[in-house]
Amino acid sequence: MSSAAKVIDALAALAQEHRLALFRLLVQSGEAGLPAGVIAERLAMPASSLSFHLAHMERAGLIRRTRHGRSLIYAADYAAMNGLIAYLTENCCAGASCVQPIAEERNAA
Amino acid sequence: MSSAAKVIDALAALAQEHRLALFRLLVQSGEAGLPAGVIAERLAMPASSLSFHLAHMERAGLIRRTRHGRSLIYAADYAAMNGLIAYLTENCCAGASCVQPIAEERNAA
DNA sequence: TCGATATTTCCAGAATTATCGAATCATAGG
DNA sequence: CCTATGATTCGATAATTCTGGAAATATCGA
Repeated sequence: MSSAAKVIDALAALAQEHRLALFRLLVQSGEAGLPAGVIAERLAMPASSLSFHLAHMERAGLIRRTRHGRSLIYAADYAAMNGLIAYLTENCCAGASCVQPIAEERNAA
Repeated sequence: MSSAAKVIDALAALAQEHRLALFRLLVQSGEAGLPAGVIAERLAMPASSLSFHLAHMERAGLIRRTRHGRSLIYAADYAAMNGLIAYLTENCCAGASCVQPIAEERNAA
């Protein structure tokens, strides 16, 4: 994930209303993921539009797909998101002022 | 930062080659920030193009500007980036698989 | 007040991205 | 082999974003 180009792809993939909602939905769905049809229903979106966004996110490396019979199952790639957050933490923060609050978050949880 | 719309604005602001470089430059420059002219020179970019990107990032809340004589000084808003990372950590990760590595990062540092 | 400097705003054109119906592809089951 | 189902790809259009020169704005110093 370290290269800036990949980071930009990931950021761009998430920087869209439908795709951010899509990713959050997949995160909630866990490793098992969800078939495209169910996602389309949950997000109330035409199949072809959803397919466009799914392809976009897969290209960016944020989600993975597997086939299960006629269904294509999509699942969040947690490692990719982890890498993105690591990049932002390491390259776009100023030490204490940015890393600390996350540490507090962990203690609070 | 919590609202999804604001998060999308911040992600979109960072999801662009020149703006990501710009933000990283400002992060490195610390609280003191940098005048627009210096940024334009460092990023080798026409003044009007840079101005477009600076405005974009300021609208997204990621940078702040202050005037100093004829110069407009831009500086990274660390709290905003912190909020963005917090949102991603809380909403786009699956507990252990995403939060843990960041914890390791802290221990290693 | 005048001229120089720092930067933005305006504008038009180029490039990219999003939308979604219709056509197509892949698989399952009879 | 045929049909139904789940999903993608195609294609055309609409909308948004990026680019950079020229003009306008703000400030400083003499």
